[in-house]
Amino acid sequence: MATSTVENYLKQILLLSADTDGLVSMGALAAALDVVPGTVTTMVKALAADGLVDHRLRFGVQLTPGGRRVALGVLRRHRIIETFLVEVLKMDWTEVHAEAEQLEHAISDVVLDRLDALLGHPLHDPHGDPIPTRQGKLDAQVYATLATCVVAKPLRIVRVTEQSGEFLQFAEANGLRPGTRVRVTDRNLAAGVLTLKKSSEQPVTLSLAAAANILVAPVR
Amino acid sequence: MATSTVENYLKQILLLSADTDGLVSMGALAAALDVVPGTVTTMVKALAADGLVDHRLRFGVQLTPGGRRVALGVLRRHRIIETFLVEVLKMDWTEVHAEAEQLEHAISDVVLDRLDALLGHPLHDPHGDPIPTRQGKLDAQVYATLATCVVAKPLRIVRVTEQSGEFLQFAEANGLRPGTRVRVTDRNLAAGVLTLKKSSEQPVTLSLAAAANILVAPVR
DNA sequence: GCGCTTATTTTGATTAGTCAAAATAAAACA
DNA sequence: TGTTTTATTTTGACTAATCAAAATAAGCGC
Repeated sequence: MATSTVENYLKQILLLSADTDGLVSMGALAAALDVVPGTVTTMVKALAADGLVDHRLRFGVQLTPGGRRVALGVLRRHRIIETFLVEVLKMDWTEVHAEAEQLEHAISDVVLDRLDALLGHPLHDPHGDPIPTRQGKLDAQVYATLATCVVAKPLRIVRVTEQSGEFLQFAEANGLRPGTRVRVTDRNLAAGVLTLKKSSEQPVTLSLAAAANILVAPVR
Repeated sequence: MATSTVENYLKQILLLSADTDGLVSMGALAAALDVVPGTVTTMVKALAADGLVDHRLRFGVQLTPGGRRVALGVLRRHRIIETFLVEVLKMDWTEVHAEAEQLEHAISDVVLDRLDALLGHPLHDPHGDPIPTRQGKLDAQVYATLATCVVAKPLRIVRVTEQSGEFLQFAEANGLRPGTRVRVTDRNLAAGVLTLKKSSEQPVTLSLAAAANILVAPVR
């Protein structure tokens, strides 16, 4: 059985490889896990010896099919737990990430399946992140972000990536949660800011960097 | 913050000191934690250095007020989680102990309080074990056991100590759960067995050793 | 009270995970 | 291309938790 440290490494490699589309650098992994790079090198070697990752010395790391299976399991646990905390225990969607981070390593498959059933087999967690299936399938649908979408068209927020408390509290304070309808009224690449409007409320201005964390879909 | 190993040592010292009424021996602790005695000695010294226990060299160990506070917190988490697993997730009371053993170290106070409220602030877990209050008060009521109670009088099972799956499954198979009404029809000290009857069902025979794990109260 | 049994403690090693700091390789610059 | 910057790896050390096996202390028997 993988230790929770191993689970965290694998989960983080999975999450980071979604961005970089391939190899994950030691530096990125070290930053994400909040350890020094030397620690990551050591650990990644051990993971490679266990057949969980593929280590290209000096270039980066990527999951093997086995490692990916473990990582998807952790992600599934994390996201189902977050959904439970919000839907059943009525916790705030901005604060459940840290809780799930702990519980994801302690919950058994039996309990997880019960939670999943209690929640009606949800497809997304409260941030809009897709929940891997028990079989390890992860919805890979690509969305536009508020930084890249078309201007003026009505949109629906489908997902808020970036789990930091500060960012989520900012999003919540401005009503930018999954499901919200918005419209980008103005976008200025040079200034790096954009303005958007929720139906009949005052406009919100945010940086492109922040906007890139908010995924949107055209309103059907 | 105490590691989960430390939490387990303290919890186990608390549970064992209920039996021995005072000092807990290294051997008993080693057996309960499934480690060799030398490990316990080493660990207990560290706990003593942290002010969590009082170590009488060569005699035994007992909790300090600080250690007791930590241990009661763990016990509270454990028992609320067990109650949740049975009451909300509808799991079997015979299988929740091992689950709670993991989750008790991962759950935060915020989540625990939500669970407690959801469950209506229960006073006992599914085995009848009392749940410590948030303030660290533990109901210390003493009950008779099936091995020590009066014969023939109608009784109610209030608690099943002993958390092993085998024992609990035996109890469940014979309908001996908290709340069940029973009457000891015959007890033979020499043979070490006793017979009891649930209202209008066939009699059950069990050893005195087994019977000592089932606590009863007179029917009001 | 002397030896035997049993519990406890000590000692020396091991594993997982980590850091600090030195060494090395790759990339970027000029 | 040669030098500097940056990322990665290596090395040596440390902490928490554990075990095996040797040393020691208590308690018990007679």
